[in-house]
Amino acid sequence: MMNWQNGARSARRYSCDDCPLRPLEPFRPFAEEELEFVSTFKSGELNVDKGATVLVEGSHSPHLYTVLSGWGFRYKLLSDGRRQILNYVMPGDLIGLQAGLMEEMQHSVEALSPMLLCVFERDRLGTLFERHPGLAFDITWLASREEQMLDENLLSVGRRSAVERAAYLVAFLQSRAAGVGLVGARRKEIPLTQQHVADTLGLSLVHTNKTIRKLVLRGLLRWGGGGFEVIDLDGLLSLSRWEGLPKGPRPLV
Amino acid sequence: MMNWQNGARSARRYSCDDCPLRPLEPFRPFAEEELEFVSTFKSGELNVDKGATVLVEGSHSPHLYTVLSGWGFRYKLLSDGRRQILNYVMPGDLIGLQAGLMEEMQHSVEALSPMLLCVFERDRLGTLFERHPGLAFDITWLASREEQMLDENLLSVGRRSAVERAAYLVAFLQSRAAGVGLVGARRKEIPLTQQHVADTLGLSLVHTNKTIRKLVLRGLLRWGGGGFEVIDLDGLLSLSRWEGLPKGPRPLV
DNA sequence: CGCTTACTTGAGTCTGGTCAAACGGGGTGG
DNA sequence: CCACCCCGTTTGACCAGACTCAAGTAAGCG
Repeated sequence: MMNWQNGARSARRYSCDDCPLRPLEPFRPFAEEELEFVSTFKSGELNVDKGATVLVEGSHSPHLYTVLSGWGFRYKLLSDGRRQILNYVMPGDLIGLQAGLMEEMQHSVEALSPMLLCVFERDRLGTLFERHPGLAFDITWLASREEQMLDENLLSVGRRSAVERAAYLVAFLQSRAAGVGLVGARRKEIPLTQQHVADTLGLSLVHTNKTIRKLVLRGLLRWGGGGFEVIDLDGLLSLSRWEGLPKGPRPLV
Repeated sequence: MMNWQNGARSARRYSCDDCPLRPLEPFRPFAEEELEFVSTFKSGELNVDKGATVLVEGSHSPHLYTVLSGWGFRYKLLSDGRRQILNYVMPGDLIGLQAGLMEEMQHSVEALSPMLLCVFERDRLGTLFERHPGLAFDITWLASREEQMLDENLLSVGRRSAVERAAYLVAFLQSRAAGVGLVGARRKEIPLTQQHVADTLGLSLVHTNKTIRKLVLRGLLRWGGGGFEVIDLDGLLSLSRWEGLPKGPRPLV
């Protein structure tokens, strides 16, 4: 059913100096010294295939990762197989922090596309906190941002109607993806199946299909080509009563 | 409708040396030096009445708090008034970290009982990170724990049935409260209204009532006296298919 | 060309929502 | 002391949004 750990540790292609993410608009600049430490903190790169499981619930991975490219999602399963997608991961996101701090992961992460991950050793996290308070602050900041996104997701699943929820999700993914260049002039589609949407919104597959269909009929988005494309972001925002993503620069570790 | 900021800054009653929480079983012991810093980090205590709003969405509070006693909850509102309760706060929890790190709070916090809060200045958070990496690590740890709880809540609201959800919530609150002595031999009730439960589970008030009633009939809990009392925790756990809270010591800041 | 995977659509059912009314205890003012 | 009121809880009747089952279509691939 599910592909297992399916990644190849590769020779590093990017030094942190010319990290492809760093120049992107949403990220805060880095102090020279910090950049130097991050270079040593990084222990390699990992390529994972589409569909591969990056981290597994219950495991205690020795690594943390920063996403360099590609898409993925975090999820939890109930013992009978029901799945809830908790959030999506995109370039610049830190994954596996739980495993770095506590005993074990309480969720899994799977790739939605081929992904390139920057690998860090969990053992060095202590050193990072001791020697680079600025980076430690950034990590905490990222954890707090993840919490904000979860709060909004929970509001959505708990209190928005099916159409509102779908509109929110689509607007949310579009906003995040645009910020890190995953969608833009070239590629406009966001690569999801309706099953993913259903498992994110807490709806059945069939009802999700009918709901998405309504949004398509209203001209708010297009579905096809292995994903969707947003047409009217403002329409989706107002339909979902969502304020949009907080703006302002964010850290990258 | 809603009580506004309604707290009195009081003379401090507790020095950190004899913080009433520290000796409790679930908390990690503190290094001497750290204790000393926390003492200076603390700038006072705040009493809030039951029903008072501790932090408001959209504000940029100059303070963070650690809960010393009492109950509260974090929530978000949709523009038309629908409310989603995100999580509950209990002694030992850090609140307002978002305001400490980013521009503004994205959720509100309200007291479910009189609460006593330990007040910290957000401006000193930078110093804390620079001078006390151990404490910085603890704060990150707490943020990560909050994320774990949110993940489980999201799984619950998204994928569990009404009865499973209610069972999960009740078991969750009982487990957390027992850990910090909020329920025990003396006081057994957890002070909530069914409206709170409904807004946590993403259900209507009426259906929540009928659902709770089922749990009561099965002999899993009692309702009354302004809250509920858990009777059969194991029954609730297995009904909800929940693994229970991760165990092990946790930090206190 | 035959599989498989993903998306669609329709029919019938059921969980959970809405509306409405009533109950019960605690507090308050007459 | 009692009548009244308010809040939180309880119940019933009815409705609707979402689920399940089932079947069919379309696109991609070996």
